[in-house]
Amino acid sequence: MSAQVQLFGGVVFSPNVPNPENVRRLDHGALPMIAAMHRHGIRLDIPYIQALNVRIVDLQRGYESEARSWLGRYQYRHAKHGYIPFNIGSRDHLAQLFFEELRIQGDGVELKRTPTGKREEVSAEILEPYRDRHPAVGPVIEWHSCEKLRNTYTSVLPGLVDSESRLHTKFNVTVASTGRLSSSNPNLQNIPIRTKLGKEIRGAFVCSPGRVLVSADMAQIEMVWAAHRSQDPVMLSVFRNRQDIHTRTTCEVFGLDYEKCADLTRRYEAKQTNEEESAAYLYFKQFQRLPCKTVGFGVLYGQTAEGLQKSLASEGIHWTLEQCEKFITQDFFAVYGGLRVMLEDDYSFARRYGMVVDYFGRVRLVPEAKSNLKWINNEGTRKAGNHPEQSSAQGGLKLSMAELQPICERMDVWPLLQIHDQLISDCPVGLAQEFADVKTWVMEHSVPLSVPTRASNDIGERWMDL
DNA sequence: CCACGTACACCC
DNA sequence: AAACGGGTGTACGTGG
Repeated sequence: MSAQVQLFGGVVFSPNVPNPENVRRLDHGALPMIAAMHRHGIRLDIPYIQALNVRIVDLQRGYESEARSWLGRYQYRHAKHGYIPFNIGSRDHLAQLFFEELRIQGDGVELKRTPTGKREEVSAEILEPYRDRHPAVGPVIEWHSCEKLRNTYTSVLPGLVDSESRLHTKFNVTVASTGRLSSSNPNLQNIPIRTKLGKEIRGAFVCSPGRVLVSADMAQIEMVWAAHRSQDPVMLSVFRNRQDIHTRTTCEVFGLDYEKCADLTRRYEAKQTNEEESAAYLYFKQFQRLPCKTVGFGVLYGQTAEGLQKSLASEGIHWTLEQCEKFITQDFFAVYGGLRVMLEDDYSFARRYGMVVDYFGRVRLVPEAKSNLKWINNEGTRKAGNHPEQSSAQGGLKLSMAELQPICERMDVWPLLQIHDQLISDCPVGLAQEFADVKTWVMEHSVPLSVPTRASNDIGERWMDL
């Protein structure tokens, strides 16, 4: 049995064993800040988001007329109602148009069916490779991407604000089985960031007059927890030396020198590399670091060779199933042998007991892991493999929230959002730097682990700038 | 008209 | 109860 651990507030407990008292204390400790987040709400710049909405509508008009200009008098053949007008928003219509009428897939190509097998899949991911096969494909993809941003964000959020233009999301504390918070009405944990246009939506979330937004987020927190729980020597060394874990993985796998790679990366990003060095860097980044990063990201989710192949394909790297299989089992886990042992231990614990436990003692039931049907069993072990890291990471942030709330009250800081590894607050301008430093310090020191946990902070007037 | 299942897309 | 863990919300299509 492992030794006892003392937490920030003087609480002592034994890690990794079921401990409902500890979980209750953790969950309840975060409630005052959650309540404050609900009360304050985040301010929305209404004219800004309305202008963005108009821009998106205009873009969509362009995409739709462009698409239709290539489709002649095409109409959808409905099983009951005969020919009806083509609806660019209907997946059924798109499937019939592209794969039955235009046959953009060519001959002898196996198309992927939806899970229920009703029709062919027409997601952006599926359609993407067919951009060159018909001029309507591109505009349709773009139209749908705009449709998502408009329907979910730019046209909806302005209608949900209070008299002071503030949005009060609801943080649900009993929904996620890992103990994470979830956010609804509206969900402010899924505001776009990945695409250029999507990220502009974050520009609509602003500080209050005379104040600024302060954000702090944990670096690679689930990997840090994996390092702590597994005691894998390479992982420990990565975080103790403040290295980038994906770059380190790459160096271990391909036999490169870490400092040279880190230096090359720094100089490339500062535009200080010559042509030859730039080419070397881009090769390193695309063909060596990217696969390592993808595996590193997927491994805690129980990613299979098929999953890796699909992820890499979306990045333009086409590997065979055998290559993916070998990369995970031999290359990656040759570096992180201790991580493999930890995951296998978690799997066998789940198979034996039908449950899994995080660092703080939060239990998740995974009865599927006791099944004799292989694919059901795999479902269970995947959940079991991910739970300790996700749940422990979440628990650590809840401790930070408990510690920070009294500080926020003393400094007149308004907590606004929690996004799993990140806290955003609204802070008086004069206190911003001091508060940002305190916030970061608390997040880094809430839980004593074998490796330092790193948090970084940002100060800005708009969420987009954080 | 409404409730629901489905497919899809956004986040960490 | 598929193939990558955890979430929320939307439009479409169908059936009561």
